[in-house]
Parts: sequence; structure tokens; C-alpha cells
Amino acid sequence: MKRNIEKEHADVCESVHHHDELVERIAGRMPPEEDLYDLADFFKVFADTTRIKILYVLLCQEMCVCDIADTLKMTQSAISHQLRVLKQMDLVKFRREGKTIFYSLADDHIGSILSQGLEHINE
Amino acid sequence: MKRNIEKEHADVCESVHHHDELVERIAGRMPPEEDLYDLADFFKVFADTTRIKILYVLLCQEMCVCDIADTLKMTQSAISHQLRVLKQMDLVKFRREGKTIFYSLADDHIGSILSQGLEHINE
DNA sequence: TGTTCATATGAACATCTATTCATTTGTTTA
DNA sequence: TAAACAAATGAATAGATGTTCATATGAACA
Repeated sequence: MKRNIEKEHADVCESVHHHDELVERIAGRMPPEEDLYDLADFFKVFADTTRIKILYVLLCQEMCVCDIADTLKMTQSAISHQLRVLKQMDLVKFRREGKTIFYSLADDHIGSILSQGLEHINE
Repeated sequence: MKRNIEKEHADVCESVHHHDELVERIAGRMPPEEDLYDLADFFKVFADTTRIKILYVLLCQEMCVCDIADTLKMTQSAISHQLRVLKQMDLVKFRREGKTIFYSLADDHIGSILSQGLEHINE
């Protein structure tokens, strides 16, 4: 499967500065543009400390907004804004009970995504 | 493992607006602040379409900077800047061959991280 | 119904990030 | 050694993102 890139490069690059065939072949194998945007958006959710903290908290148990805020020592507003993002990406769900709204993880394997990240960080 | 949150909330919230015990218990279980920052930084790398595209390209095979740029129809400079980020996070490695520098994935399970992301997106 | 309380939301602001453009570095080869 | 070339880098800019502050919504209860 692996081809002799060096040779290709020597052959082609001297005259035209890039490998037309190679470029076309790989370009043809790329997933659709839209999928790649969705994928980036998905990872964007995990790319913020506040949201990661919220997810870790909810990994332990469901919680209301003010308790999350207290736990993370942040304002209710900041948490609420971030919960909206998590909600939009379907990472959390919620249920109302009187004045209080309880948030919890929407998906069981959110924990495994976080774990895989930690795994990579610890070599 | 799951406790009766509703009851706890009813008991405590009326008087003090939050659950001191609960908050302390969960706060004590959080991973260290620094780990959470590292984790966010890790996911940040995948949170950009250009970097995802580069990783997908390198998933097929190693490539020089100008070919990556041609494949993605972007400038050499933009790609080079992003490769620096990927390099700093140890996601890509490179080898020099004359004037050309070939980049490749540093780690075999980068593909599985991307796959897990896609999996989640497709429900 | 009016007040209280938990949460949501909008605007403003500060910070961060990705790309571009111009230039530099470092290697090859004429 | 000078020219050509691949890649890297720095400064500038435009756009995105997270938090704060003030306010709105919507449910409970007096």
C-alpha cells in the first residue's frame, strides 16, 4: 500500500513543484467537507476547560445549574451559556423539577471520549 | 450508586440555595486543574477543520508541505503554521530529505480518535 | 395576583485563533 | 558562491469565543 514517495517527489517536483497525481488521489479520498466541519465542531465542544469540567461533574451525577456553578466556582450565567452549547451538541439532557432544572449526560460514551483524551496526554 | 437528588435538593435548597455537601464531594473528585487544561488543549487541536484535513491526508500517507497545501487548496504558509501546532502536540513527526520535509502521523491511534468523533456525529 | 427563585438570554468586551503577506532560514545545485 | 527552492516565521488583521452584567422568562407559592 505504501508507495515510494521520495522517488515520486524527485521525479515530479523538480519541474512542477508538486505531485499532481498524488494530490488528486488523496483529495479524492477525503471525507466530504461538511463531515469535516461537523467533526471539528464536535471536538470544539471538548476544547474548553469549563465545558470539560461540567462534563466531569455530570459524569458523577446529575446536577442543577446552581450546584454546577458552585462546584466550579463560576457564575450561574457562565455555566448556563456553556450548558446551552452542550445541549445544542446533544451532549447533555435535562429535566425540570419545579423551579430547578437538572442536567445530566445525554450519552454513556462521553466518558470514554474524555478517557481516550487523557490516555493520549499521559503518553 | 445513584442517589435521590430530588430529595436532597428539596431538603437543602429552600434555605441555602445550594447543596454544600454535594458540591464539596463532587469538587473533591475532580481531576487536577492542570490535567483539565491539558485535556482541553488536546481537543483544541482537533477543533479546527484545517488541522483535521491535514491529519486525514497524513492518515493516507506521509506528505511534504507543498503537497498538503495543494491537496487542501490552501497556502503553504497556512499549512506550515498548522503543522507547527500539530508538531507541538506531538501528533505529527517529520523527516528531511534534501529541500523537502515529509510529515507523517506520530501516533497510530490518531485515526481512532477521529473515528470515534465521526461515530458520535452519526448518532 | 404578586413575589421569589432558578435558569436563560442578549449585548458588550476582552481574549484567542487562523489566515495572509512579507521575509527569513536552510538546503541543493548550477 | 550565487541562485533556486521548500519550508518556517513574525507581524498584522479579521473573525470566533468565553465571560460578565443586566435583564427576561417561567415556575412555585403566599
